[in-house]
Amino acid sequence: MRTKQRGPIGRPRGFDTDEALERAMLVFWEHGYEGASLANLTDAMGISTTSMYAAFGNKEELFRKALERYTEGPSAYLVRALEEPTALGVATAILSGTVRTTTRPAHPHGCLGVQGALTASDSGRGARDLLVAWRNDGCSRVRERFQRAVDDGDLPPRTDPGLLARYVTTLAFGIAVQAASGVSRDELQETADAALRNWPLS
Amino acid sequence: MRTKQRGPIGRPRGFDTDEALERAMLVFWEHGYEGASLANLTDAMGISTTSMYAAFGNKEELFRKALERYTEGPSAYLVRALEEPTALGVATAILSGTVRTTTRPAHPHGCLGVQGALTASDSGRGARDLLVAWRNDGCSRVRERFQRAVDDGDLPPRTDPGLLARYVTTLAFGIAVQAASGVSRDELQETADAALRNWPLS
DNA sequence: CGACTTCTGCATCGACCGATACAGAAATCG
DNA sequence: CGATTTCTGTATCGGTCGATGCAGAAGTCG
Repeated sequence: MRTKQRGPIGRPRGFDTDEALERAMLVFWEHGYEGASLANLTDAMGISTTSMYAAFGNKEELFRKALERYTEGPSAYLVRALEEPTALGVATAILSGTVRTTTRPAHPHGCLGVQGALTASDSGRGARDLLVAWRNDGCSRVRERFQRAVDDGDLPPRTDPGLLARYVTTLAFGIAVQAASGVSRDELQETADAALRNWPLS
Repeated sequence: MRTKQRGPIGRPRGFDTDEALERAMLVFWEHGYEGASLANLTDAMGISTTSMYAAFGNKEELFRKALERYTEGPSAYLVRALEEPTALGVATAILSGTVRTTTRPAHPHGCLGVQGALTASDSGRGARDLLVAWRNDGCSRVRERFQRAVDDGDLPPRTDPGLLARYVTTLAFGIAVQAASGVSRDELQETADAALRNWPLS
């Protein structure tokens, strides 16, 4: 058993990978995949293009890792919301989490998963498809959670979990667009509250 | 009074401006403002860059005119919806119009006003701000229509027209994002139907 | 130490970006 | 007709795009 901590051979990295990725995520969040140039990104990350390519591969890989970080950071409210005891609690937590994350002061407004690459040129198709999968995966998780609520008797037996999940995620994506348009946090939270007032959709 | 039709002096245009603009709109719709290159656009329009600049000014002006055409074409369901006799009819028509327009076969999926430029680099800020204003203007028109419904007694006197308008447009924008993610027309229409089942929001 | 491995800074690559200069073609004018 | 005006095709502009080559710096090895 080696007790002595040995670093890897060779010159060590002169920057913190996590912090650089965080900065890159913020740039992608604000400007989108194609709107964020390598110069923008490396400037914010505080490193050169060479170091970026050595550490992250290329722009698309950097985006992929930035999206993972976004999922586990600003968008972590989703997994927490899915653990709420009731379906209504889940829906409420998803929408309020969306509102808070998409309107946080000193952060870009909107959602990286929505505005990161809703459309793209040919060269950005990879990023666009990645976000399509990200959004659809989120909807699927919510649907599975609601299915469980139906099975557990938390939701009426005739409830369509897919429809409910589509409703909640549609609201969440719409809230993200509104936030990107500058709509205030309070107004969006009121909208989210009103949207769940007749849960589970009569 | 001149009865004889006289064309303008100089060589006449060798292409149809309206048709070229229609083609440009479709390219912007599919790829977004920054994702659509001049080469993409002029190829689809069937003209050279010189002719495009002579006829439309520059890329941003072309986008502005393409958005106007989109508003009066694919997005014309909004003004028609606002003329429905009841507030519920307005909301229903807006959402079903959004579903149909954002999932039309042989057209780009999604909404140009949403995915045209949700984010942008510095050079695309003009287009992004234009779309922000376009979306907020749409929401304002719906709010004014709902305010009229309150004044006319069509909606209960305590109804908040702004909240209702925000709810409907949030759903519409969310539907546009879902459509861009490949969600089917039928599923989105079911979502829209369910969203209005407890109108006007209890 | 010197050998080896890895990271960094600088310069630069070919491709594409939006936008133009210029000359000639195609129309209307007197 | 010739003069004038406008549009079109080609060729190209400087700038930026994402991505690399290369030499040297900065570490760990024996």
